[in-house]
Amino acid sequence: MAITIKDIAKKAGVSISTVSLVLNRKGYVAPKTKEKILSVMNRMDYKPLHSARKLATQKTGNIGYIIWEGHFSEVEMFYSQIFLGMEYAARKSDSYILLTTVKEDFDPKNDLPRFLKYNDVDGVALAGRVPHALIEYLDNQQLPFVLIDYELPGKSYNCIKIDNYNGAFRAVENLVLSDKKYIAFVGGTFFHPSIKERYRGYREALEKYNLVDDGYLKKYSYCENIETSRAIGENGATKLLNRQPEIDAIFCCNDTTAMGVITGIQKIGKRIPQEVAVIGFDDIPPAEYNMPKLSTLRVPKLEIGKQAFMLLNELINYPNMAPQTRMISVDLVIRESSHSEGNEQ
Amino acid sequence: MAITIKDIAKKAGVSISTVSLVLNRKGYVAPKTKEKILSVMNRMDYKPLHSARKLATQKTGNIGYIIWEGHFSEVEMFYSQIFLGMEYAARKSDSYILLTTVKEDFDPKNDLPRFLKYNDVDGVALAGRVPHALIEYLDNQQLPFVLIDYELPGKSYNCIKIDNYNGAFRAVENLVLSDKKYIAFVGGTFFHPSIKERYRGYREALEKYNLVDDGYLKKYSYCENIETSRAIGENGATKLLNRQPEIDAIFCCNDTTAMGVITGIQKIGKRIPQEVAVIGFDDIPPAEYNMPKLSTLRVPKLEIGKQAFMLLNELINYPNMAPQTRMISVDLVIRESSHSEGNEQ
DNA sequence: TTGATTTATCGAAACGTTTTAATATATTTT
DNA sequence: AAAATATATTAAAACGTTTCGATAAATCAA
Repeated sequence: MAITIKDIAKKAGVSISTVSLVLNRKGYVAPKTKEKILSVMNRMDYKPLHSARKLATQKTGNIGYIIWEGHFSEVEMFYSQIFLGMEYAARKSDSYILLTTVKEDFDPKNDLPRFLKYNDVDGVALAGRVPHALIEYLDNQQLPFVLIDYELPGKSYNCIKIDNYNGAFRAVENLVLSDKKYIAFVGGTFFHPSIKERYRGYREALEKYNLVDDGYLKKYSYCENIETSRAIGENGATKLLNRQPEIDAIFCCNDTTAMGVITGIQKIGKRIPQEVAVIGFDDIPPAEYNMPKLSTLRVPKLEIGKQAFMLLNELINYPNMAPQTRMISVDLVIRESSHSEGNEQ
Repeated sequence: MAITIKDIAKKAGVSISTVSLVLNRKGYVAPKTKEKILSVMNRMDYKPLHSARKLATQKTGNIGYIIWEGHFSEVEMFYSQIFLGMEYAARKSDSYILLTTVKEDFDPKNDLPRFLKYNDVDGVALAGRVPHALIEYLDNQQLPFVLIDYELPGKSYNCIKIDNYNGAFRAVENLVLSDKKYIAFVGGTFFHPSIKERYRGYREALEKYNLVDDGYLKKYSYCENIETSRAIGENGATKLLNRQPEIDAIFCCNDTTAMGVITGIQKIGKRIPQEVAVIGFDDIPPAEYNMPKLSTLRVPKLEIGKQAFMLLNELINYPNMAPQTRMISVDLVIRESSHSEGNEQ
């Protein structure tokens, strides 16, 4: 049987309570005693038993992380990275992240993640597009939760948002200032609010420089409502460039799409970036290894995970906090796909 | 405060023990009593408290899943899928999967995953290439563990293996039977035993049909010891095809590499599969959406996760079981990249 | 000096289960 | 009909912590 708090107490010649106080950095305990206890703990390699602590404190020490099943495995590694950020943050804290997925046709009656069903988490992070019924359920249950990169119009929930608008604006502005005249947009589904925002940033940057005339947006935008963004990119680039050969830059709704776009351009035989410049969004790992290396907006995914975790912890400790939104800003990373002398900035 | 077993006992007019027996499907309980208790539980929406159960049973109800950090986020979604398979299996059981990563330069003294440090798991699954020091540590701790898609020469640990050899053999045999004469291999690092096995399958299939003459393997193999397999693929295809234009098929060590290979071939301007056929390995999700759709060997990743979980559960319940290896077989999936009439088989 | 306050320690209850051993009743075997 | 066995229920101990309230000693204010 493993070492318990009792053993430590006996060995250190103090009561269990005192050991517990030291363990939890609470109350008054004389420096000498404290030191003694710590040294004994160390020597005996004492590991407090999770379940016993949790039983006494009535907390679980777990945080749930829920994403849509498709997001987990199909297309993006985006949400896995966010998970990793949370996990890194959790390592320093006293909790574990329980990752689970939900299906599109989620029904709270039958499909409730097990950790919700059995109250095994103190709070939940929801990333990306997620069933509204689930959000409502959590709201009703009064369980602390944060939305990551998602929002519900008209509702004020705790969220971690990405500054999609400004990122897109900056990218397109950069293209304009590099003397690009016909800047296209290739994007996926507009179900997702983030994509909408990126499109808005694209549009408003063009407006700022008076580039949009009648029909511009129709002519130079390509959107398709499917989930496999690489294919969207390849289709989009092909169709747009065949129809409007004057296009000299393409801003893409995300990196996966951008990588498809690049393939499309290459197949047509135009040079990147000299003839057509490409900028993506997200900075997923392959972006850097793509050929040419992809210019993009770096979304600090690990940081987002960390912020989500920290916000959640606050919510757990101060349940009456007013809902807050944290905006995470993004950096324009210039690589080979948009500028000949691809120097990072 | 939530409903406890006490409340159920009182309401049902029985003792706590009886309720517990029903909860755990143990001992003798009269059908009537049982039914009564179950109905009360149901009516009151009783949820047994994890920490209390775990304290009493001295188990954690958690299973750790450890992968190398690079594998998690950089290149492959392979290991995430396996995780998902474990998570699905865990849903039906009474445990949670705790996912964490370790770094290449792992040192058991400092970098021990928190759930190992604090004994918060009953068992561990290790996927892919993983620090040997970690494996040794687990072995010493007598903590049940399973290796997934990895092995240590000379050691007999519990593992879930993929039938890499036969898969590769079958793929290459299929190419031979489709009248391909010059079948190349493009692969990544040989650090990983699975890649070695795939190469062996490639070689032996060629030998079976007496295709290998002097220098064949040197001439037609391309391996590079880096981790970004897409780039390996593109480089490999380019170099091989320029040097040996007679190549009419390429078997790749995995799908990511294969997708790079396809890009490389396309840039050279050869037609797939008419001039060069391509087969990958793994069947990662993008394989199906690639253009052309990628022929590959389907590795049942969810199934692997499930098997790992189940084996682990057995090990936990019967600690003295002899180590066993479970071989998971793979299916050849023919899509567009290898045969003109891409019909699945 | 006395009384109030701060510092330090501890005993004991509480957290919600499982499990062991005891007891009681019903059924089967002799 | 007695003995043995199977069925059904329970009280109480145990699991390893945290925390409340009590107590004691040390320090401070008057």
